Amino acid sequence: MVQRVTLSDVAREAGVSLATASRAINGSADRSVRPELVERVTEAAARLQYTPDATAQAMARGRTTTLGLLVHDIADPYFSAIAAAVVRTAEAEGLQVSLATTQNDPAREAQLIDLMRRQRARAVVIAGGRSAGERSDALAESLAALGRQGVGIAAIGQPVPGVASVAVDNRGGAAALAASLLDLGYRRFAVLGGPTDRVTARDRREGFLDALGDRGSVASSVETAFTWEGGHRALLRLAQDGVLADVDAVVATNDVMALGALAAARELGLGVPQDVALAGFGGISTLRDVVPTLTTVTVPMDELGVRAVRLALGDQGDVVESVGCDVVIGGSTPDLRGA
Amino acid sequence: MVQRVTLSDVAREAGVSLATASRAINGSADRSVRPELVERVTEAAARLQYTPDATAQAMARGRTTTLGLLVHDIADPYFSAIAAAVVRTAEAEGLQVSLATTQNDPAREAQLIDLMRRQRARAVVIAGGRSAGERSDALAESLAALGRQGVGIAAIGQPVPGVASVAVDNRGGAAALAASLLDLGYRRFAVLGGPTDRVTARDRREGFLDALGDRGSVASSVETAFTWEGGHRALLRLAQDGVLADVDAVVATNDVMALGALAAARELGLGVPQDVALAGFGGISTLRDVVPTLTTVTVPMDELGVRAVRLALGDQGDVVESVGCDVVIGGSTPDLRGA
DNA sequence: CTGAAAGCGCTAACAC
DNA sequence: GTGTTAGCGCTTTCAG
Repeated sequence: MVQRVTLSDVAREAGVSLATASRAINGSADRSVRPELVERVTEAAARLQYTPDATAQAMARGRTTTLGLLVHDIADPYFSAIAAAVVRTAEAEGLQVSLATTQNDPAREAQLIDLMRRQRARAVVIAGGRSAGERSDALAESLAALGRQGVGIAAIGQPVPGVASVAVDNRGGAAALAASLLDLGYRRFAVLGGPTDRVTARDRREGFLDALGDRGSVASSVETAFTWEGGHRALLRLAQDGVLADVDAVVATNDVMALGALAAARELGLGVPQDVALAGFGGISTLRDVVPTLTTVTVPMDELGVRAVRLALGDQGDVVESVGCDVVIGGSTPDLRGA
Repeated sequence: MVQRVTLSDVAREAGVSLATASRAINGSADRSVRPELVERVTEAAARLQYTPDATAQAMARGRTTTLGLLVHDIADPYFSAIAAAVVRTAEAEGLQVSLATTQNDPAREAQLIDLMRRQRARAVVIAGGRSAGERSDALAESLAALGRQGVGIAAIGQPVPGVASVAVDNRGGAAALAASLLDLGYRRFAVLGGPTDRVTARDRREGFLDALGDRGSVASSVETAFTWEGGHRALLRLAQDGVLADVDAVVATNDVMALGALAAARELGLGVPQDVALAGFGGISTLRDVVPTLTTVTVPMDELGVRAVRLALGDQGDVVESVGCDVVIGGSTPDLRGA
């Protein structure tokens, strides 16, 4: 039933040696094969429905054509957008993508890195932020072991020490958002800051606050879960504390939090933007269908994926590329100056 | 620099034979090893930071621990939800997921199946609908070759001939939707039917129409692209043709089309549901943030993924499991009977 | 319970 | 240009 056809079968069928068959089929670099023989081998292969065994090739060549991709959660639109870019780019390089999800668990992350090492992945791309004070010794060690093996590694989102990274300019984006909102006439803000220990959230929060300077003020900056529910709860709390009445705009450190806040505002009978303006961060594509359109800072997910693959496949070194973000003003933060 | 540690190194370090080291580390089924030696080997492995080479194991054992997953587009929320379930389930079975995207190209699909065969994948899950009249000879042949090799295969969405499948009951769901809308008092419908040759779209359209019977009528059933733009354009056209005024509700054969239609209605200054009611199909999670909440038929993406993996890993046979869909009534189709 | 040795399917020196 | 052959790192009979 499981009658595998091997290269020797093809060689025999074509009446050539194993080596010739191998060269004919994959076109080895140095040695070349007479066209006539190539044809004979190709035909024999087709006749027998031969498929090269990638595991055997990997073994003989000492390297695979697998690129490992680690994300927190592939169902998250941020990661799935990145994954799409990674898959596309990897395929263009003739690589297969081995996908694993870390569930935002640092221990698991290290474990999966080890798994990639076992698989002899050609390169590995790690997406997704980590916590600031996180004990990442295990991760660092796994990464080091991986790198020592000659595996290309790239991190997406926030730089990982010692690893080529393509970082999102969260600070810059947040600063640009602050500037835009100030320009539109907003002065008093509430910030849904996300988890305090999360680098991405922190950068966005601080970037916003710093850029505000003395041109604006922050009535409240609350710690929240980095989720829809986090944003939802936070807004309810702000309303309950009476802070909301005193605020021009609520700024969330990511889009899904902003959407949660939007839902909460609606539940409270508050209009967005009439009663409170709202901005997010991330630029996930599904925002398209939300009304009012959400003011946000777009992160170029596609570019992150593409560049990470290139980085992982290139000369390693401790590069940190940075990609910029763009402010997109939507209906959720109308121009106050006209009023 | 790339000094790989092999099992022989470990064996030497532990002072045992290669065979014993192998048995000690992976705990081979039949033969067992004296605990003391196991410990010595384990320690040696740890000391040398030994990692088994998965490609070599695959080669020696004749099988990999890879599960191939084929989707049209991993950035699509439908597929990313399925992928999340597949990855989770596969990991629980100790399998790695090799992800590839077909870009909705049948030729590419066959090609990727061949690739999975080369990779000696243990099992393959194919998600995503195909066209009805599609020349799928290449696909069928590739699948057959794969199956002959003993690789478990499962298809998600619509059954593939000769392949274990977990199908979505699109007809039933559409019929249930029709019944619900009729109950709510809707009578005249416009259907955004999707591409006529696409099985999924066709089943939903026909299921809806059949269930309507003589209790309702269809003013218009238009062919559209299965995308946001498709829904958008279709609604504009309906409005232009004056059909919309004559219709109680617009029913789209998938959610993103419904969202496109929603956007188009807004552009035309039409209120949903005041001026026209709207329903979709699919139940993608990002609908949560759309106002009004969209009436839709939810497809259990997670269950699809989980069951497909089980199917692919189980006894093959020509099984077709079917998963049901649930109608969820939202604000986009209010109860007309009160009015 | 342990070891020696024969492969798994392919590539890459190395000869001819 | 083509063929021979020695591995790649591991598992697994088969002897002991």
